[in-house]
Amino acid sequence: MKIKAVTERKTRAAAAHDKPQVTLGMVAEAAGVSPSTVSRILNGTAVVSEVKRKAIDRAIARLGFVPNPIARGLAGGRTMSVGVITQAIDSPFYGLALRGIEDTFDQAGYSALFVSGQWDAAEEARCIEVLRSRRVDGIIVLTGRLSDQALRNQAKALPIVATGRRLKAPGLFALDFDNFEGGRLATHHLLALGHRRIAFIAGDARHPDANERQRGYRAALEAAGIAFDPGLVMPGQFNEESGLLAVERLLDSGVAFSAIFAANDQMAFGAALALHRRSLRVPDDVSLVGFDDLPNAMYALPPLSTIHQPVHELGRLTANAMLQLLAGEAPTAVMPPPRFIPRESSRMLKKA
Amino acid sequence: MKIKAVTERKTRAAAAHDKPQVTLGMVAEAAGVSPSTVSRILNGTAVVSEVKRKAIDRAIARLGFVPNPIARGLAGGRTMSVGVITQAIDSPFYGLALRGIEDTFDQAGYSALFVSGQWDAAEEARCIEVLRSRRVDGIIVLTGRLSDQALRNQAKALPIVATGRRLKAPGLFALDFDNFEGGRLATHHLLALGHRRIAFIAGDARHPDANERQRGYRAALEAAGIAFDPGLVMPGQFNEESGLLAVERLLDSGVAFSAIFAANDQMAFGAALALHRRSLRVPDDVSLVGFDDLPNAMYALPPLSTIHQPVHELGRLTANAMLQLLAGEAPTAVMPPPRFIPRESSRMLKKA
DNA sequence: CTGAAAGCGCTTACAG
DNA sequence: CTGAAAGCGCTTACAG
Repeated sequence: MKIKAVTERKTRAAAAHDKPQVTLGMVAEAAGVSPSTVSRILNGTAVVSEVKRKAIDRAIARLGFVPNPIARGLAGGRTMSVGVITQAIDSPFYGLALRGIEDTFDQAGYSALFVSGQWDAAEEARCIEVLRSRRVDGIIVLTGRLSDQALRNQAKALPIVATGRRLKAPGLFALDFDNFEGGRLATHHLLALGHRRIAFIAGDARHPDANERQRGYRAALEAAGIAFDPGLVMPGQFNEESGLLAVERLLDSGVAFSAIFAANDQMAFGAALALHRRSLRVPDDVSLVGFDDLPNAMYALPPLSTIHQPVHELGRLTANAMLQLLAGEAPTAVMPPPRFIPRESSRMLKKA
Repeated sequence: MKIKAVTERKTRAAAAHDKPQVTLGMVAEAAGVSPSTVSRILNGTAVVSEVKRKAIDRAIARLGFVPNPIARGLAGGRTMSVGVITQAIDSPFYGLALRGIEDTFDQAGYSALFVSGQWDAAEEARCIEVLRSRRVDGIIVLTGRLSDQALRNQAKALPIVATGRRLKAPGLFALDFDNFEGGRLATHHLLALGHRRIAFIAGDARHPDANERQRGYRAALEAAGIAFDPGLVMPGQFNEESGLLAVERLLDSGVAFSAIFAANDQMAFGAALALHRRSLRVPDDVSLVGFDDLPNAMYALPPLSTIHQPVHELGRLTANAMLQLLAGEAPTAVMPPPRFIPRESSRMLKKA
């Protein structure tokens, strides 16, 4: 009787739509069972007799019922959505990761809520507030500036998956790329080509990745028995402009170098332009190596030798880890190791 | 009494969080008014006496109350979220638009739900289903392959803002960039530099923008009294690879040309690489012009002359138009006209 | 295995 | 101007 009443009037929300809203109650009525039972088979919460299950499945198919995530969220506390804090939604680097996350969640019936933290701890904290007010079931934090402690705290409240840090805590899973090894590999490649004077354009010093890559650079040098020369290191901010500026300063300083290792591709692109402006050719006059392997690195002029980061896979791995956390399982994913991709921007040092 | 009961126990959702959930009911109790009244001042639905309003404001501040958008969505039909169908969340072109949308909504207390339509009508239709099942208040469609009719239909159900088409219907607002004029401008620029044999790398033929740009190319040629030569036109798919292939085919075909206009920057980058491989220099041997002005166009080698599209502004405009639609107002935004950005990839034709 | 009932946190006619 | 009540579409103890 009550159900009947619901059936016969359009809900306010439905009034604005073309097809009237099909509710769980309508499915229950059509299948001749109680709403509780429908809910239970939907959620796999309980075993239900074969007969009822079939009747319900049929009713769902016939009515084209789709559970309302909003109601589900209110009643059950699960919204089937997870927040993703990306530092910049237009990031050329993280783009593919977002794609991997979206794909993975999509298949699992989850939705991703992307927000931009702007590389600012306060802004990221605000993002978390927004996401939590939207009752996301978990949060993925792609690097950023939040302290490990802040993440640990959040993890007490809801599952967190983070990238770009090494961290372990209850309800928290972190995935980290071996930036040290990447930096070492890139430098080693240049060394193997005979280069001895290798300039390094560093990334943002507040960024752990940047420091790791620099450590890798120094380790490779050391392993080759080459003294570290601070004059060959220029600070950068991970963007094109800073790469360009770094090379200009390098050139103006008069230090000799035959190769440049930029801590990311964007800075390498800027570096390439600066060299071009000074009529230095890559790789004839200067070898250039980047880091990240952005989608357009292979279309740079010349195509950029770089360290490949499996960003798309990173996205899938983080999303899957979140799904595991949500299911009460312990994620075990590990990032694939860095790979060096030789292209045309680096070549054997010419004998003087 | 009833409220008291609610106050004294943690909700299930809150149980999982650190801070217990502050509800509207608690605010009402603290302020000594009914929940209805709190709701009303929150929504500006009714005029409330100064005394009560103050008491409520104080209670909200003191308790740190934040309305639950989920409950709001269920009860009121408004979720304060709008869906954004971007064809690829990692698109280098739309990235900045997403940013503009996010910023605008953020300030207005709305959240954007980004989903990728993958340039596939069926997939886009699925996106709309997902978004509507999440009860978004409106949907922004960044170009895509959905038919105008499909959008018109959706607009009967909820506000739609679309880009990349010229379209008018109740509940629907469309914003379109003047691609024809852009194509004309780019070609005109090359013509003004003395080029007569201008190759054109077309975009995906199913993409309206692509056709408009090509129309602009032909119109400029015609205005200059130059016969259209089909042998100078190569098909492309708006990605780097297709630009590279197009130039190879052009070169292999043996047609003479001194300049190339690529229908977007990504194809221009591919074209530049193809020319490089054939030892043709830009702009010395061939002038090259793109379209879009991607963030990295200015860091291409050489920096790419192109048509600027104000993508970030496009994002803000669409978001604002949606906000207006939601408020029952009629949006009036118009896209800024195309601007040509001369950089170093194009130059005066050298006399033979 | 399955229902009836209460509840999630809000909003909104309905009555003053 | 303001409350009490019903309702949004689900879920989940609580009882069989």
